[in-house]
Amino acid sequence: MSIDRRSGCPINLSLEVFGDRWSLIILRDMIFGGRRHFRELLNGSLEGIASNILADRLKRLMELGLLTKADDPSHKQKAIYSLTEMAITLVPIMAQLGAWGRVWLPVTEELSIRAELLEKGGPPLWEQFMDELRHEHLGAPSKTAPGTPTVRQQLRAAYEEVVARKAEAVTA
Amino acid sequence: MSIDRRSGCPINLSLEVFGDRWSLIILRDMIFGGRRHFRELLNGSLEGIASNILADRLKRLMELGLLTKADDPSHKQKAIYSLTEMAITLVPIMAQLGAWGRVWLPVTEELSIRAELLEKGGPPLWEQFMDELRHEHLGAPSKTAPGTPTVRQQLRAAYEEVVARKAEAVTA
DNA sequence: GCAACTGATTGCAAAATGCAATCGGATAGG
DNA sequence: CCTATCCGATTGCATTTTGCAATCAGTTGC
Repeated sequence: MSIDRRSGCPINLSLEVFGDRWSLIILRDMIFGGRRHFRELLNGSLEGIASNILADRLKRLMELGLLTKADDPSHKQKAIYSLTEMAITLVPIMAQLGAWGRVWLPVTEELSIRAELLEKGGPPLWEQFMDELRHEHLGAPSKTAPGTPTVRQQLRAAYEEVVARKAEAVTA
Repeated sequence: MSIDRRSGCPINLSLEVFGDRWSLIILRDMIFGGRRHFRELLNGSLEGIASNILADRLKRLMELGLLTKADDPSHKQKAIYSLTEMAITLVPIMAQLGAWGRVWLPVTEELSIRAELLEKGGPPLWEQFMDELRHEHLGAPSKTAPGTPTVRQQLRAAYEEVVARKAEAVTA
């Protein structure tokens, strides 16, 4: 279940980590959607991942060092998945991927607004977002001044604004 | 052979384009290795792609608009594959992917020196590289001042320097 | 006690992958 | 010419991966 190491090329090795159709989707939902539980990932996924694939990928991502698993104190069967630093530093890749897809592929407006915001914010915004993720997932001290909205809140607000505007356009 | 469109999310759509183990490898060899012919891609690949997979992916990448094919005037059977603007704008993604892999994965020094150079050069270097690719593949006018080494030459020189140094370390 | 929910696992069919052999046409050397 | 080599693929076939549906045993709330 570890990587093949077809070559020592960094692009190849990166591809061996998430060169499949689901690994990055799961990480996307954890990073941007804030999902931490198996069911959240299973039911919340727009793309409809199957439970066995999800289980397999979570296991694989743990073995590769991108995720850790811990018991949820509120429920003896619940597991909480956390991003590691290795996964948190994927934010710039996600941002570039989103920016590229937004230009060249048939994205929907409400789903691409977040990519747009992340692109406009550039590396400083990515850094802030990564700090928030470190706080959330690794227990690191938060560097952002209290009172300022989190990046995820900003992304969510932008998304909901588009959805509301589109709904209004329909009913108007 | 087109993409599924499981959702309109830009990250998902990008993943449907090159969320497999070979598409990005082929594009990497074309972008960084300057390969344009079937055989070059087949034999030059470090990872050892099979000919049927290569043929399949080239066809797919053409259908998706990332590559074009033209006859080679020097040989009636040879085909020259060219990158489109869509593929050329993958350079920042490749750079980020390489930078991430270099940090977190067991890369070899000689193969990661290019990623390091590309990371250090940042967006300005990426832009210069994309301009060179546009010149090479799309016939666009070259913007770089004559006499300055091309980015690919710089990458190649850095690679060969590492190889030479390592060879010396062995024989010394 | 029982229905709903937790993170998974199993069986199975379909699709993708990887390998080896091969194709018909084009070219280069003698 | 003739033959060896190279050209971009294609085919057949065994293996692996994928995706779906059903199911699991333990936990919780009522």
